[in-house]
Amino acid sequence: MTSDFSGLGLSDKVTEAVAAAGYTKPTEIQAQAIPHVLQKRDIIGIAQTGTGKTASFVLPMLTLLESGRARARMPRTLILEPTRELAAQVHENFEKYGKNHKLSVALLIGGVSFEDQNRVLDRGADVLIATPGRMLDQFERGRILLTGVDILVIDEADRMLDMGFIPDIERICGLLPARRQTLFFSATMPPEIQKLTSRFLRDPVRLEVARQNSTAETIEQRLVKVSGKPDEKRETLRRLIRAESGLTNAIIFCNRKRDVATLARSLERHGFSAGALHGDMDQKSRMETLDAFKADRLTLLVASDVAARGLDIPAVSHVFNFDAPTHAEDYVHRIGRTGRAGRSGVSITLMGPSDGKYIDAIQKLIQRDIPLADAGGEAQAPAPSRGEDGSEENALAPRGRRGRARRGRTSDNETAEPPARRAASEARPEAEKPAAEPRRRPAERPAAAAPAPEKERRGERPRRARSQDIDDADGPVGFGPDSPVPAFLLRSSRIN
DNA sequence: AAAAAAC
Repeated sequence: MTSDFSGLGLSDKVTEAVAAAGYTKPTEIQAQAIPHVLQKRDIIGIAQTGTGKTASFVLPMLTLLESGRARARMPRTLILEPTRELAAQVHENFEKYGKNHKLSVALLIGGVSFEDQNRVLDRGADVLIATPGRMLDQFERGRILLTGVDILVIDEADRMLDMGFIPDIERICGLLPARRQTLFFSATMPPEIQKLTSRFLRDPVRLEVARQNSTAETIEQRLVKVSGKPDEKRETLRRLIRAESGLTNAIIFCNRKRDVATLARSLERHGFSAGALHGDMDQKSRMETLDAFKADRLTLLVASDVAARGLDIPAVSHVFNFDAPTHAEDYVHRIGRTGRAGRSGVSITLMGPSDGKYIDAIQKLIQRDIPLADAGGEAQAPAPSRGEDGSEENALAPRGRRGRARRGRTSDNETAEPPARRAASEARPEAEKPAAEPRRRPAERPAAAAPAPEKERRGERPRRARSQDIDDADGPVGFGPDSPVPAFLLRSSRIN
């Protein structure tokens, strides 16, 4: 396999931007896909997020875009993403690796004003990155012509399917020239998706990099039994958070938006640095919360499955499933927010009295048993199988344990280490109801959850740091999902 | 049973 970017046929401008970003070695999907994309072949890429998938299409597209230029309202490439945050993330990739290009990139997503989008479109956008709804809306308003699109990217196709976007995708494909290049990415290939590829791709090259539904070797997984009572569940969660010595930050998934909001408020009341992220929040709050979490101004991100897939937050130490996911694949996606880029990560799933069947399905899917731990976080025994998951017993007894030893480092072939993380304890976003005043953090907070002063935090993460030091020693390897916070997400300065 | 996405 190609061992560095210079052999892939990318242009000098792109290669330089990649080098400037500190990457030397392509990931597997990049090495496989880039030459084919440059040869204008259609691609079916079966790859999970976190494999460096985004760069595998962004880099060759930038190279191909160097010939020709944009005309008003006639984009030359179109990238479709299932969520707004993912679209914003791809946008940031174009800005980062297209810094030597004079390309105009338009981000067409819902929940934000039309004005900025219109201005970019009128000026002439080379690249359109969009969620389907807003793109079609803009099309119907006559703001864009799709007859000039010669590269189409359909990203996260299986998720588009889950979200009911396939009719939109079909419609959009019908609006594009038949003679075009199509790059199609999906983490899985269910029959409906397979069917779609045979309809919309021509003689595609099929690439597959990661085994489907595999959970990263770098993630230590645990189950903790809890009662079904919400307040007891929250109490258990707090204890688990406090017991984790290696916790630098965490994403906590709930199954329902309502519970996301409730839990975030509850954690806050208990003095934790927590924010909420779900799809009923206005887009500004979503961006601000995500931004704060990425920048370490927020330690705990309580989220719905809007954050389960694809979101690229480089250094998440823990994922908690406050609710066991009812779809086994969602488990894989959720815990995939940690253990990224060769780092280690911990995932802890709370198992309520009626969650046994979901846990069974998850264990079957990932083909391993998830060890049972007590409420303090210590591993005990294999998970019980369906039907015998009593809920009450000692799971709720306080134990005040420290976290257990972490797994050793794992090999890394993906990404460079991001800049040092900052610890800060300042205002957090009041995600849901804009308050008049920024809220100040209480001075004292539970040690494990509060972002501690820089020194303490560094001391807290020796294993993670060690693994990264080794990686850094040979220079950054690979090229992956580590992108800084998108400019788009940084636009809002004030946190209400 | 729920989440996501256009106004």
